[in-house]
Amino acid sequence: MIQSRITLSEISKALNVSISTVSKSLSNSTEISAHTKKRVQEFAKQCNYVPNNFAVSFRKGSSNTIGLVIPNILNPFYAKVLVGIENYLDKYGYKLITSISDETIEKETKSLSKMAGGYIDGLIICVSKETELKSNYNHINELINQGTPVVMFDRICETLNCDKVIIDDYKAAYDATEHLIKDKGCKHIIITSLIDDMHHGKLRVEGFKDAMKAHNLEANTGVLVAGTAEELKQKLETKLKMDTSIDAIFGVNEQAVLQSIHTTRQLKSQGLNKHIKIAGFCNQCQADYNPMLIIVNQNAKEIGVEAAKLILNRIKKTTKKGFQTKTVEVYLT
Amino acid sequence: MIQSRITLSEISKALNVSISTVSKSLSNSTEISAHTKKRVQEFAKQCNYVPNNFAVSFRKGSSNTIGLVIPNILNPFYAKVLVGIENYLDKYGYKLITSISDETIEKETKSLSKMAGGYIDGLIICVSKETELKSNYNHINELINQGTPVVMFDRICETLNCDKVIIDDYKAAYDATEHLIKDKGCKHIIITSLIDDMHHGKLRVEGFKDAMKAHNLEANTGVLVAGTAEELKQKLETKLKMDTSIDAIFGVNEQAVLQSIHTTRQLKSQGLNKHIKIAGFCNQCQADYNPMLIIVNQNAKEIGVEAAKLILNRIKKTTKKGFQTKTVEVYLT
DNA sequence: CTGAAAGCGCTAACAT
DNA sequence: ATGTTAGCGCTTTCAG
Repeated sequence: MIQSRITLSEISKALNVSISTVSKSLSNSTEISAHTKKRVQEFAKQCNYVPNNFAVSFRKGSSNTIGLVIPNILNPFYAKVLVGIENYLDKYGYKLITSISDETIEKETKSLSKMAGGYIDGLIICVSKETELKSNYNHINELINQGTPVVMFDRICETLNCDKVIIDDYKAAYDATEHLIKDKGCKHIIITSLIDDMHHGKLRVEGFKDAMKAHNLEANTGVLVAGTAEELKQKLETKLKMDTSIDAIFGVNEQAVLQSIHTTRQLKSQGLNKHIKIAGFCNQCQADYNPMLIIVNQNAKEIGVEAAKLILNRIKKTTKKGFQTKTVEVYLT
Repeated sequence: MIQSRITLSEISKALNVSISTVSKSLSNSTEISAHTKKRVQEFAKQCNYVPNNFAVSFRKGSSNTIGLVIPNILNPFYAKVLVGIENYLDKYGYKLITSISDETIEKETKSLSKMAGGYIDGLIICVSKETELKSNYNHINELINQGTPVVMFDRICETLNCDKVIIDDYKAAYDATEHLIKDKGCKHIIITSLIDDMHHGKLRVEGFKDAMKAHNLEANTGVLVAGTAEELKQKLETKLKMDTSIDAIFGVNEQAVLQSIHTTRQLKSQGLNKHIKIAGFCNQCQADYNPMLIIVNQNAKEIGVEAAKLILNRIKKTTKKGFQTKTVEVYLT
C-alpha cells in the first residue's frame, strides 16, 4: 500500500514552492495568489495527488468517520436503517464503518474497542439482544466517557448519556390492532411474539392488549410467545386448530409475522377454509408480494437519517442541548 | 473527540521510563524485562489506554482495514456476502468499511476515492450495474495502479489486474434446469429474467437453454425478459394464460423468482388450478417459508469468505502468483 | 502572499 | 534491558 503516492513535499519540490504553500493552495486558502493556487492545483491533479487520510485525521484529531454497530445485517430493518444513515452521511462527506454484533455482547464489545482509539468521530448503535438482556452497557459507557458522541436506536437504554432514536412501539401496535378491529372488522385477534424478552417487544404486546380492551375484546388468552420460530409454529397450529373463531394474527416482529404467514398458508393448503388476516411489524414483506398484509412500517430509513442527523449535530456541536430521544413516526401499509 | 485519552508519552512520564519502553512493553516485546512489562501493562490498563489508531496506521502505512463496495445492501445476496467477509476479516483483526453504490457509477467512484488515500489496505467490490454496462473501470484501475489489492466478485471484468470470485452461473442454471426435468418431471419450463443485460444473466439463460436442448425440449419460446418487475409480471401473466402446458418457471435472479412466485400465486387465487414449480437464483426465499421452491443457493457467505481470503493473501503477500479467479460451488436447496 | 518550523502519537533503527 | 531519536504527511501558527 501507499506505493507510488505523491506527497505534498514532492509537489513542493517539483514546483519550487514550500510545503505550506502547496497545502494552502490545495485547500483553496485565500492566503495564496490565484496564480499559484492554479499552478499547484493543476499539477496536483496531473499527478493524481490524493491526501494521505491518516496523516490528515491524525493531525486534525478527527476522522470524518462514523461507526455503526447493528445486530444483524440480514434483517431488512437494520439494512434499511443502514441505508438511511449511509445516504445522509454521504451527503455531508462522512464515511461509515459498520460492524455486526450477531446479537452477542462479545462481538459488540470487540467492535467498539476496535472503533475506539480515534477511529471514529461518533457511534450509532442498536445493541445486541444479549446486551439489553444483561443490561450491560459498560463498553458503550467507556466510549461515551472517552468523549465520543453516541446515538442509540431501536433498542435503547434510558440511563445512558446519549441521543436516542426510537419508534413509539406501544402506539404503533395499538393503532395497528385498532385498525384490524375497526376497519377490518376482526374480533378474535391473537398476537405472536418471538421477542417477548425485549423491552420493545413487551411494549408492542401492551399496545395490542390495550387496544383490544378499549374495544371490549378479550386479549389475554391470545398472546402466543415463543423463543424459537419452530416453537411458535407449534403453538400457533395448536391454537388455530383449537379456536376456529380466530380471524386475525398480529405479529410483533419480523420473524413472528413471517411465521404466522407461513403457518396459516400451510393450514390453508391442508383444508382450513377461513381467511385469517395478518398484521404486524415487518420490513421485508414486500418481498412476499402479499398485498393483503397490514404492515407496521417502521420507517427504518427515516430512523437511520434521524440517527445520522443527531450524531453529526453532536460532533459539530451544533447542539448544546441535553441529550434527546427522537421518536420517528410509523405508519400502516 | 480524543478528549481525555492518555498517550504513550504520558504513561512514560508517570512511570519514569522512556516512551519506547512503554511502546515495546505494550506490544509485549522480548526486549523488555518481565517486571517492567507488567508494570507498564497494568498501568496502561488502569488508565484505559487505547492506542491512537491514526498515529499507528499513519506510521505503519497500513490501516488493517478493507473496503467493501456493493450495489445494494437490501439484496440478501450482498448482505450475506458481507457477513462472510466480516466474519473472516474479524478473525484476522481486520476492520471492514462498507459503501453502497446504489447501482450507480457515480456513487461507486465517490466511494473509491474516499477509500483511496491510504484509508484501506485492500478493496472488495461488486461493481454497479452501470459500471458493468458501460464497461468503465477507470476508477478501479486507478486504485490498482496506486498499489491497492482488489478483489472483484459476482460481476467481474476479465481484463482487470486483480483476483476474482464468481460462481459458475452457466453450470448452476444448467443443473437446476436439469433437476426440474429429470427429477421433477417438468417438460414445459419457461425462464424469467430481469438482468438479461448483465453478463451473468446471459450465462444463466444459456445454461437453461442448453439443458433444455440436451433433453430435447423447446427453450427459445420460453424466455421472458423484462426491465422492470411490473413488466415481467405482465408478460408472465399473458404467457401463463396463453400456454397452460407450462409446468415450471425458472427465475434468473432474486426479483424474477419473487415475481414468479407472486404471479403464480395470484393466478391460483383467481382459479388457475395447475401446480407450477418454481426454481431459480434466490437468497431470501427461506423468508417466504415455501419448501416447494428449488433454490440455487449461491453460497453467498462462502463467496465473501473466499474474497476475504484472497485479499488478505494479497496484502500479506502470501501469494506471489498471478491473479486468480476462484469459482465457488453452488448447490440446489 | 509565501515560507519556516513545530508537532499530532507512534514505531523502529540505533545507541547505550 | 532501556533510552534516544528520526520521521511518517499533514496543518497551522508565526515570521517574513
